[in-house]
Parts: sequence; C-alpha cells; structure tokens
Amino acid sequence: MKKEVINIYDIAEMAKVSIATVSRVVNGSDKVSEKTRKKVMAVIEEVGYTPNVFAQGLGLNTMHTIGLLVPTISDLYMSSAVYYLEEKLAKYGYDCILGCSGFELEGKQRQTDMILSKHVDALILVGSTYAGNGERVEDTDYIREAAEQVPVFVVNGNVQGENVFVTVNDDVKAVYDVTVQMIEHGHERILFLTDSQSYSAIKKRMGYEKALEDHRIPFRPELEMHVENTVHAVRDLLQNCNVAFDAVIASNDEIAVGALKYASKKGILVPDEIAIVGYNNSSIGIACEPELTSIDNHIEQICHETVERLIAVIERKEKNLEHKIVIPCELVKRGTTDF
Amino acid sequence: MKKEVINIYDIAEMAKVSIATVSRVVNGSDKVSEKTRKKVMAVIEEVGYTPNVFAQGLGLNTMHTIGLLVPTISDLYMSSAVYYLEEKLAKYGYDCILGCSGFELEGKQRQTDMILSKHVDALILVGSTYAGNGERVEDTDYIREAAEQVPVFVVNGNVQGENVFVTVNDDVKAVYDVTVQMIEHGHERILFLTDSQSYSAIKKRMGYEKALEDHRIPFRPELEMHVENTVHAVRDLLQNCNVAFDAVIASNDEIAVGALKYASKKGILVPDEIAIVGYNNSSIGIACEPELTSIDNHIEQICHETVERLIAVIERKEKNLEHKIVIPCELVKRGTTDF
DNA sequence: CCAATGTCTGAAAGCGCTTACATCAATTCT
DNA sequence: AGAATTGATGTAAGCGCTTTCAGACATTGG
Repeated sequence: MKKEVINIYDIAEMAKVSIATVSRVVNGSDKVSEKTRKKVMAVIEEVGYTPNVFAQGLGLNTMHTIGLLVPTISDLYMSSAVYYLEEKLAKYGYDCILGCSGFELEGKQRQTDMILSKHVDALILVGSTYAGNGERVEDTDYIREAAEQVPVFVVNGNVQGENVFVTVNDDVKAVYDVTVQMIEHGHERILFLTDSQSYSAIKKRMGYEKALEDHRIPFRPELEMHVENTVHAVRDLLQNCNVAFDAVIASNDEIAVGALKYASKKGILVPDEIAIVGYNNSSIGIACEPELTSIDNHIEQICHETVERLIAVIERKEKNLEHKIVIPCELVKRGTTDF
Repeated sequence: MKKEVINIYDIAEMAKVSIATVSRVVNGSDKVSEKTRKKVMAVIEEVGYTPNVFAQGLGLNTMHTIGLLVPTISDLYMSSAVYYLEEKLAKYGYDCILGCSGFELEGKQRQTDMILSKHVDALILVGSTYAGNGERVEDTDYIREAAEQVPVFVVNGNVQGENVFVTVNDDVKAVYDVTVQMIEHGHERILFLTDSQSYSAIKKRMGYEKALEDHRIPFRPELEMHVENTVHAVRDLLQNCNVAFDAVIASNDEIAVGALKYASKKGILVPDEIAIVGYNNSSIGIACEPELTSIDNHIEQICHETVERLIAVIERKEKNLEHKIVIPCELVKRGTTDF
C-alpha cells in the first residue's frame, strides 16, 4: 500500500532531461542520441521505473492486452486453447483479459462489450459460433461490430467480415476420412454423436454424411444423435434408445467415453464389435480401457497460427492476409478401433 | 476502426450540465438531484456512452480488474478453479487478467509484476506455493511485496503476510480420514503417490503418516512415492518398481487412474485386491472402469469463499477478517474402494 | 564564413476523467 | 427578517503520459 509512485517527471529530473526524452527512450523512439538513451536507461533501471499504463493508455488508447473470449473454460478443449493462446501471447508481451461468456448469444455480446471497453488491442473468440445451414444460426453481427474497433480472431468459428480472421480445423475431411476407414473395415451402421450445433459439429456431420453417400451406404437418421455432453448421459441414453450400431464417431472424447461405457456395461467388445472414435485427443481418452482412438485437432497449432496472425496484424500492420486458415486434423489410433 | 469517440464533455453538453455532474451520475454519487440524474442518464443511454477506462484509471488508479495467476491452466484442477473464480468475479462486475506462470519461481515473479503493472484491484494466486517443512521451500517474498500494493488472495497455498488472505482445503484431515478407513478395512500396505512438493501435497502426506502412526502401522518409506503427473508414467513406474501394496492414495485423479491402469494390466482386481482413492474428484475419474473414488476438494466453494472475501476487502474495506479459511473435503465413493 | 540542412531536445498542449473547492439557491433556525 | 445551514451544481486542478512544434546546436556545402 505504498504511495510513493515514481513517475516520468522523477526520471526526467534524475537524468537531467525532459519528460519528452524519457518518453522517447521508454518507447524506443529512434530520435534519441545513444548517449542520452544510456543515461536515461541507467536511471530507469536503477529506480525500477515502469510507466503508468493508464496514462499511456490515455494517450495511445491501448494497453498491450488481448481479450480472450471463450464460452467456458471448464472443458478440456477450451482450457487447452486458453493455455496455448495465453502462452504464445505472453511470449510477445501481451496480457490476456479472460471472459467466459457461456454458450448463449446474450452472454457473448455482454462479455464482448465488457472486454472492448477495456480497450484491448485485439479480440480472440474461441469456438461456439453456430453454423448457418438451415439449423440453428447464430447472429454474428456483434462480432463484426467489435471488428470495427479492433481486429478479431476466431478459433474454430464461422464468421466472416472485414477485420475478422478465422483459424479452423478441417473437420469435414477428418470425419470423412475416418468414416471411410470404418466403412472399408466393414462397419455399416455408424453412430454419429454430437453435443451441439456448433460450427465444428456441423462440419463433422457433413464429413460423416458425405462419406456414407460416397460409399452408397444409406443414411439413417436414427444413427445421428444429439447428446448431452457428459459420459453418463451418453451411456444412459444409448442404453435406453435401442438402436443397433457397429461403430461410433463422437464430436468429443467425453461422448466417446460415454459410448465406451455403454459397450462395456452391455458386454459388447470394443473394438471387435464396435469401433469408437473420439475427437480432440484429450487426456480423458487415456483414462478409459481400452484407450480411445481420437481425432487430434492440433489445438496448439491452431493457437500458434492465430497468435502469429494477430501479431502480424496489430504490430506489423500487415494487410491482405488470408481471412481464413485451415489446419488439418490427425487420427490418433489407440485401442477402440481395429484399423 | 471508428474514431468518433464520445466523451464526458459531449454528454455534459447534451444534458446541459457540467462534466462533474456527469461524472457523479456515472459513479452513482448521491449528491445529485433525482431530476438531473434522470436527465443525464437519458442522454447516456441514448448515445450509449461508456467512460474511458484509462482516464478513469488515471484518476482512480484502478480498473475494476482482478489479476488471476495460476501455474498452468491445462490441468483439470486449475481450469476449474479459474472457471469458478472468473464466474464469481464477473458477477460483481470484475474482469480477470489471466497469467499462467509455470511452476518455477522466476515465472511467477515475472507474471506477478506484469499483472501488477496493470494496476489490478487485487491478485488471486492459485496453488503451487511450495511448503516449508524441510523439503523444498519456496520463496514467497514476492507475494508479500505484491501485497504492499494490492490485497492478495491465495487459493491452496502456504503464504502468510499482511494483506494476504488464504483459502485452503483441509487436506490433512481428508487424507487422514481416508487412510483410517482403509486401515479399518484391513489395508496395511497403503501406497501414497504425489506429484510434487506443493503445499497441498505435503499436507496430504502429513495426514497419511499421522493415520499410520495413530494405528501403529509401521511407516514404510518405499510406499511413499513421488511420481510424474501422467497416467502412463504412473502405470509404468508401478510396473517396474516391484513394491507390494493393497491400497493407493493419490494426490490427484490422473495419478490414481495410472494406478488403476497398472492394476488392470496386471490383472489385479480393484477394489477387491487393491483400493484406490484419487483427489479432486475430476471428470477423468468417471472415464475409467471401475469409476474412481475420489476426495472432492470443493473447489467451487473455495473459489466462492475467496471471491467473497476479496469483495469484502476491496469494496467494503473490511478490516480484521480471517487471514486463513479452511474448507473441508469430502470423500466421493465410487467403484475403486470397498468401503 | 554564412546559409542551409539535419539531429536532438524541451516546452506545452492535450488525452478523458475525478474531485476538492467554490458558488449559488433553497431551507431552516433564532 | 436576517443569519446560518444544507444541498446541488459548476470550476478548475490535476492524474502521468505522448507528441507536435519549435528551438538549439552541430554539420555540411558553396
């Protein structure tokens, strides 16, 4: 609770220069002679001066801070995304203001405003924008509005607009490929489980349906199920729903484990009788037995790409970079598949 | 990228009052007549004015923001702590600046400085301060230094100091109790697995050793193992180390699942031949088979307590509140124990 | 040797807000 | 009724920094 804050005037006085010069030194302006720069720096180091961010902000209208908006941070996918984003931003000297918005539009808008009011240099939105192909369509205007103030970077979401840049997985292809593999290994009744109408989920479904179509497997609507995102909910649902299937593709690993639990409870052999593939390759897939085959979405790479582009935009003012980048997924084979 | 920012002067002009009055209205000062308040509010609503946080900050030296410092956010315990803290702080209108410091002292100090330079209203540190009982002792001076500037709230860490407030679990008791239960159910060779010398880990060990002592079970050093914090590492270690045991207490669920994997690979029956208890009651405990008995540390309650105290200190300026609060744990019985 | 050019540095005007202090009108008290 | 009190509002001085502009000085060319 000390008060004796040391400011730019103190430094100026001690270094026998004007505050303008101190400011120039601090900001690395090139119009300072090496001699005075050294002198000022010495004083700064000695007394441990840090410029007041508010005063800086008042002038520059920025604080070297990035807004990070996620629907929740309590699931494995989101928490690792935040982990990697934070880590990579920190390397460039940026702090994160974190906001958990929930999955509803209203919360997202509110949190976006809150974060924008903090004058962040950019906004990163992770996931959860709903797709628009006849199903639930989410209003993304608030994102474009935000983009009028700062560049917006979207991870695995479906938004277009000036000043908004997205990085997404190639979910269609990932699921297409694995579905094809299942079909080629003789699976015909492939259960497809998703927990939401998120952009990713819809892309996954497209891959699934396309693969069936390309292999002339009739599409059965009862095999495309919408489930709650917990292990037990999935297990119980499958137990009560009475559909026959010989393979499962899940939109995340929790759901896949739910299917696995169902199988083991019913005494169904995995992968011999049922093959199961999860998504995200998260740590939960290691806990079960057999261990889960899962599609790795390379979240670290996505975060890396996102941050690199962010830096390119806000520091190097690069114009004309791709508005959308696609990162491939990779099937990590473990014990729940026989291929 | 608009420029036309609207400020307090615009509002004052439109409402035909002085900027002081606008400021008073915005800050809810009581020295404004109801009539002018209404008038000013109307204008503010109409044009959607938000005060510039930097200018506010310059005057008040605060930005309604809390610094949240965690060693990592990529494990289940930390991410749920951050989740709950963020949620509860948001309810009071506070934003979070997130920093992941890593487990090393240097990173913690650096991140602490970075966050403090943002003039947060308070700092919350989660876990990871090392205990000081002959083992590794972590320097916590940087925390006390930080506490000279803002109140510091520590979750499950071991720090004392003026202006620092800690909320911890009763880990000693939790492990003591479960160890006693194991002993009473005939287990004698209880393996105790920890991943670190964290404050919590050391408290857990104390509970374990005390229970043995109270029941005159000889303490065997080979049963107290230090392991890497991944499922496979634990499984492999147990496979190679050749100690006999009939129960396991792990300092988190990942480790416990590792032990479970070991057992199932060896064909050892759980819980009949080996009882296993994890810690944190995290979602991974649901994925395995049988499902994991785990000690729930009531992380949400801890976060709640922490935020309540934080608000009490920074808003109500409450003095003389307890510097340390202890939250009890609870054993959640599932399939890996026979009691 | 003087003008022209270039290099550094300092003075001062904000940036948008809070707040102590001054002011003025409306009450209340004696 | 006049003095004293209270309440509502305005005035203006910062808060600590950036940055424009102009001035001081050194360097160069004719």
